[in-house]
Amino acid sequence: MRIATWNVNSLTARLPRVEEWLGYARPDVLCMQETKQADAAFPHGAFEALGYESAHHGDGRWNGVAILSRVGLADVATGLGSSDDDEGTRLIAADCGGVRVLSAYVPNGRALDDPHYPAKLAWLARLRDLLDETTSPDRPVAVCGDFNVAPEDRDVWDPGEFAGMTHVSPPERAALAALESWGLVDAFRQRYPDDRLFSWWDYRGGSFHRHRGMRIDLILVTEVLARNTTFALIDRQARKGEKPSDHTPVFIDTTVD
DNA sequence: ATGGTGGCCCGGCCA
Repeated sequence: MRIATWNVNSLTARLPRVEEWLGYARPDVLCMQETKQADAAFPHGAFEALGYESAHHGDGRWNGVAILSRVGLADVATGLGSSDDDEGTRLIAADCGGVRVLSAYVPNGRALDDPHYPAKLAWLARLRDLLDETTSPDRPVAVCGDFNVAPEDRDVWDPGEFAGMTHVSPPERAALAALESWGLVDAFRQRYPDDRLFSWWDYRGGSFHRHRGMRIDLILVTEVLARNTTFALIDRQARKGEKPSDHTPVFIDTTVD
């Protein structure tokens, strides 16, 4: 089972690239973030034509998350399940081929002294609570998405340039580690302990070609999936060419016992 | 230190 995640930075702008990628990568499940669409605008038909069921949670201009699946799509749930954090359309979950799949778009945080920064930490803490309330680390669970946190210094091109900035601060990394301590493994990092590969590059300043990126798009899986993971890839190809997203897809191949 | 680019939608906001 191939499970993928991709922050598409507007599905309206990116649909041709997403269709192209589905055509050659053929994931069984694709989690998308930042569709920037309302539910009524989501192109279910375009994905159905490629063999995918789809579920979307978005309210228009900002954020928006989706799950595509060609191995079943059931028990869809949206939001964090708490009144203060449901706004923002940043989470959707579904059962796909025996796996509880979550597509998450973690708040950016903006800056360490911005009110959005503690909100980001709270969002991550709330996500862990949601896992506790809705599933178990003994089951096949894949939490996929744009976490807006680089887990370690090797996940950024130059840690020195990030001093005092978001995505690398100790509280953010601690919040991510607390989420993982629920019973999740960073599937790409487990398979490639030493690789310094990135999933996002700023559009500005030729960052992609200068290898100035970060690995912030993650697939976090429970042990029953981690032990069966046979392959993991960050597909840099999708960051090239015409009208790319600033993120590129990440996927793993695993099986459900 | 600033601004660089791209998406929203058409003046800033957000990343």
